[in-house]
Amino acid sequence: MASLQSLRGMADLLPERIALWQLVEATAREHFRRSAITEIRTPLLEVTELFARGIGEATDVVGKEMYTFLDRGERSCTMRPEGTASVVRAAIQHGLLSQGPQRLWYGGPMFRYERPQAGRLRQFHQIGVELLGFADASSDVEAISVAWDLLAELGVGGLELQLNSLGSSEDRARYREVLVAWLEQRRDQLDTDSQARIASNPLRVLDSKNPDTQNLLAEAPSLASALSDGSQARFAAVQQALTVLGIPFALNPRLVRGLDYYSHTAFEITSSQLGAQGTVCGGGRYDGLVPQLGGPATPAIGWALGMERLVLLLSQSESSAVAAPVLDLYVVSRGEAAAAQALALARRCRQAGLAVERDASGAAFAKQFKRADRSGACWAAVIGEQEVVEGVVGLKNLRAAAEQADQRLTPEALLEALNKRLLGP
RNA sequence: GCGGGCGUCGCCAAGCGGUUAAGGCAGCGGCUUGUGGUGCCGCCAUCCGGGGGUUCGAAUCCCCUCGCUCGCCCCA
Repeated sequence: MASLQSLRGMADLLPERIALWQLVEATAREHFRRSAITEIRTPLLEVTELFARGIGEATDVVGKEMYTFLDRGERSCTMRPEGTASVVRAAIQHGLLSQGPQRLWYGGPMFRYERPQAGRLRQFHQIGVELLGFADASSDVEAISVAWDLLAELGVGGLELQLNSLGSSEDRARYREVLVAWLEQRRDQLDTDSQARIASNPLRVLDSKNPDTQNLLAEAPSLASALSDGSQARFAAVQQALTVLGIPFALNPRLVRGLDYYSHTAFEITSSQLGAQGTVCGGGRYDGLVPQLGGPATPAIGWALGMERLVLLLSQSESSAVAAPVLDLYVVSRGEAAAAQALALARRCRQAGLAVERDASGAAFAKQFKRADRSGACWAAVIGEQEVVEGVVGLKNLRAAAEQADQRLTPEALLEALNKRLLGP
């Protein structure tokens, strides 16, 4: 096979699918504007250590899924596998955190070397929000609300908000000891993955998919029972506020983030219509991350949603019919002199704000009109040899229900006529 | 990293050991020497993801490989 192909898991986004993406992006942008959340853009490439420290060596993402390489200066670089670490790094690096709380959003491609699957690619796209410097339970709810409402605004149905609390870092440390001790006593009854996690990431054992392990775990001490009074009160406040806002949720004790800097609220928004990868949006509180990356103690909460999965859901629902781009004018011409005038006319109309396509084929008029019709344009401008001689342009309504006499106008008059009809009130 | 399914024209899709590799859509040209949406005519894979093998003979059988896809793991 001589032809070149894109890399595995790296998808092209073709013109016919772009409208939906742009709709999502535009909706998100406007939604964030109204929510007083501003955009931040960070590099796709970072030093590897950022993710090793920011996500955790024990995670699959860092351990076996990163695109990491040495650059020409022998530095270990990594294509970002997620957005949070970079945003926090940028906030620390530029002193944003000393200027007060930050309400930030980002979007763009992320890279993870995984086996592609439904709703999963190696280069995939996320939109995420990070609220840095917000400690109160109400900010957890605001973050969730921004995500939930964005999805609702986009018309995604059938979503479920799953919620859990991981407690404070002290709660977690205490629980971790209890859990590890309990697991150690039953080590031989666990699946091999879970055995390995006792040391590396014990909380993740709770999330094991192995049915036998899950049966065993039914007896295990629960994280909820290990929460301090303060943590429980905080979790109750989150639930209360969600209820007040009318955002439905389901408690999911198995929703776990294994790393130490996660705390309190963890949530996911899932859909059953996505196949195996059901999570559209995931997030939680990460009060420990900023200090972990060398910044000042800063409470924070954030989330990320997967664009591919979102678009998948959107294209499944019929309500999301996206209008094709509208062309105002299609310019048809025949002959060299006419082509030159067509070019000038197209430019002039574009400068005036019209969307104009010019047929450059020089083919028979019949062909050009066929294309004009298929282009979806409302009007066709015709320039042939006679028009060149007379200094006029033919104007034809392509969408007229009844037959309508074609007009012959000067370019100025044509522009005026179109302006009146297309851009007028 | 591990399993299952699949790979014939840009898209859809016949074919199931011997065909000049159907057909539809899209595209291109024409019918109409300057006027569209319908119709009609013509063109559009010496080749069946790639490589090797079996056979007188393969797109059709076997092996390897690449890719796509679904699932596991993990995650958005």
